Amino acid sequence: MENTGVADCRNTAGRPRCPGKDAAILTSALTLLTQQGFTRMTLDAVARAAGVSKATIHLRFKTKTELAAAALKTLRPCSRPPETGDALADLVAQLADFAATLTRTHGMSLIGTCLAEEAHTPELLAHFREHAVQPRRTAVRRLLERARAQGALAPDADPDALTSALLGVFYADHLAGRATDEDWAERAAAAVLGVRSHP
Amino acid sequence: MENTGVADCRNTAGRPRCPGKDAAILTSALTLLTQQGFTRMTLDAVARAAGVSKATIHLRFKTKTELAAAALKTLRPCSRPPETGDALADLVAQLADFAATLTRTHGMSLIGTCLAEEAHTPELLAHFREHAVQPRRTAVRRLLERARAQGALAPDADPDALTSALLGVFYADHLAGRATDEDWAERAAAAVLGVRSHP
Amino acid sequence: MENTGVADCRNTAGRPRCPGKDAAILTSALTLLTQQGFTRMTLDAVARAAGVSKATIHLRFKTKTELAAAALKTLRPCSRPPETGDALADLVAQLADFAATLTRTHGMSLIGTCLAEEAHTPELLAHFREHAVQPRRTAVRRLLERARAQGALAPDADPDALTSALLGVFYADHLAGRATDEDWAERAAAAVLGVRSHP
Amino acid sequence: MENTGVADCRNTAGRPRCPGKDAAILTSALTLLTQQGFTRMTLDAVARAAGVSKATIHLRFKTKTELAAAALKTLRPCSRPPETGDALADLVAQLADFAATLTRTHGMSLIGTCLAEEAHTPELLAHFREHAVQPRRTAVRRLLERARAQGALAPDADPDALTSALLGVFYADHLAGRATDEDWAERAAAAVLGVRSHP
DNA sequence: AATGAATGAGATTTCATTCAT
DNA sequence: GATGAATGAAATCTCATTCAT
Repeated sequence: MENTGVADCRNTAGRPRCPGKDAAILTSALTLLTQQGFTRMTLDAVARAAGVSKATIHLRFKTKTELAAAALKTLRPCSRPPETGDALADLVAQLADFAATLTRTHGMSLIGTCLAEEAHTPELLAHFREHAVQPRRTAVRRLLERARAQGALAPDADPDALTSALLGVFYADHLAGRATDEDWAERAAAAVLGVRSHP
Repeated sequence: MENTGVADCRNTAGRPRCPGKDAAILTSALTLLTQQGFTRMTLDAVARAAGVSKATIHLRFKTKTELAAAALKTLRPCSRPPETGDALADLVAQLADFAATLTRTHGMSLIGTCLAEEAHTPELLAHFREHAVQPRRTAVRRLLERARAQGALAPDADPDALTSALLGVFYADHLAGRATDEDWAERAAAAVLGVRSHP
Repeated sequence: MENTGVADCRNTAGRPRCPGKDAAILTSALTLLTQQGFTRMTLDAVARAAGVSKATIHLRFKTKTELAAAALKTLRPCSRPPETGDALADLVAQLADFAATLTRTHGMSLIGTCLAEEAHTPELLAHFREHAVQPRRTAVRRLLERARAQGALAPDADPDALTSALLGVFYADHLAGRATDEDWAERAAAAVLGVRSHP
Repeated sequence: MENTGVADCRNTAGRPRCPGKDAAILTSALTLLTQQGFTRMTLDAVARAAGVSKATIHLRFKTKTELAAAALKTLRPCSRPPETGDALADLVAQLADFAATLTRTHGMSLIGTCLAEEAHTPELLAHFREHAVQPRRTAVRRLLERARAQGALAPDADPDALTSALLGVFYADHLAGRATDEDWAERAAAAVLGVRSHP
């Protein structure tokens, strides 16, 4: 039987860690980091939300910064919507998932925190990039490449640049106060990929 | 014209306010707001940078929030690069100015602050929208409309959506850690407006 | 009219410092430093004893260490008992004053603090040396030199070494749990200066 | 012989204590007590230095104070330098050993801790007195008595007072920042016992 | 108006001690 | 017995705001 991860690495000595406390702390931290930002997130609040004492947090994370960074590492890569074979349709589904996730999790707020703290705490943006931004970009880019292979995009289209354009529509719309609901994904795809997708 | 802000609500009676101080305070506040974020920006630091006492700041702005909001109102609408008549070329110039401004002023950091504080202090994002985002969008949209009139864009192109796409490339690139220097504007325009701009 | 010190250095601007607060803080700090030692002395306790808020202390002293050092600087050089012309008698009086001062002010406790903190906070011992040890030594040495000039001590007696011996008796006696009251000074002088003082 | 301490109060039933740990804990505690003082010495640091867990310490010593007291009890009485028959020469050797020991073990720092904690934890000074001060005084006094018997000291010399004077020179010199190296012992003896020792 | 003083309400971090294997 | 986990109670320092000239 193979070692399947964290749950197995139990030392025999000492009082065992109260199970679930790790998760409770990280979840609470991520929630508060999102809702309040890094500086407003207090360890008191995290402890209260997680149902542990502050010292228990410090047992796991030497500093508040470490805690925040660890919380960001728990961001799961984007769910992969089922693929239909029609790359453009799949792309729109992926964009819709992107928008729904950002909306549901108040992602723009978390992005704001990472950007605002970049000067003081660059780890935040770094982890967010690695665990949230890059996986999403990879998924989008793969679909763009597939679409190009299917002839739905010009052969010289730059998948990375188009990825920025597609995802960027959301950021720009949010910043401008424009609606990002329902058929946002379709509108974004239409605008960026143009009439070529609806011949 | 209506009274639009705290700085105007002065009594005409009594000793007049030292005139240069308003500007010094707002400039210092905007700088620190950008560099440190809202929560890290301390009134002590603003006072020091402006060469005034903390109490002098409170004389003009009842709270720290009011100060930050007022500082954001001083954001000047984007400079308008000279226009050549070639709408697409002017558009690229406008985008280049956009990127240069954001880079020079650490605008992404300020954007982060406004997004991160949205829950607690929605005024920040509101003012940023009004004074920075909308003017820029208007300039870009006007050029897109002109390009469409010149036949350089499809007649059914949606200027607002394309504006989001063009500006959004910058946000997405920054967030992904992609380069946004030199010929960023040209690459963004090429990606979003496609081969249509280089027939 | 001449400037006579601290009390005159009032800036015209700003709220004037609450008089007596400086002294209250330093007095409380010195007392607590003596009674509790440096690490046990809390700023809360100092604030309470001085009747000010903690922040008021921090306004004057950036750190706890600075406060403790400043408190030690307020140690007044030893009182100079009146001199009779009989150098040996004056010396005994000086030693009696030394013992009385140490006893009354719990000086051994304060000495302990300075010694115990030497590794972490050498300023404490440095200030204690300058403001308490050296003045006392100077007074004792001067009397020893006078006694030597009067022929009451051998011409080759080393005043500095004898100063250490005389004052050291107190330290050693305290450390050994021996009595240091009433006629301690006479006994110490007799032991160190020997029969030579009572021919 | 009577039971003299905590470390002995073990149950004979149950798993026997790991034997080397007592010594490791006490040694580490004494070192840290000396280097950091009582309040700065943390049980975490003692546990780390001793290679045991904090709980293991509490198993032997109910409180931090008990641990510190027990550590002081392990102080060994002074080494007895070989005696030559010349009591004054032996005395100088004894003083040299005293100075060397205090210097090597940072004894003044430990003395400071005991003095500083006297109000809160009088056990510390009590144990230090019993295990370090008194043995040394006894050794010195014995040599002084021998010297007196040999005619090298005045018949009415008070050995206890002279002991305080001799050892006190070290305390006073250290407190004054005077050198206590190399020939300190000879200088101290010369100052206190006078030219009589070098006829 | 302008300023320096003063403060109450935290925020992060530390630590001796107790608990559960 | 030994250990790592858990915690309550501080302690230092910070900061937006108010006060007294």
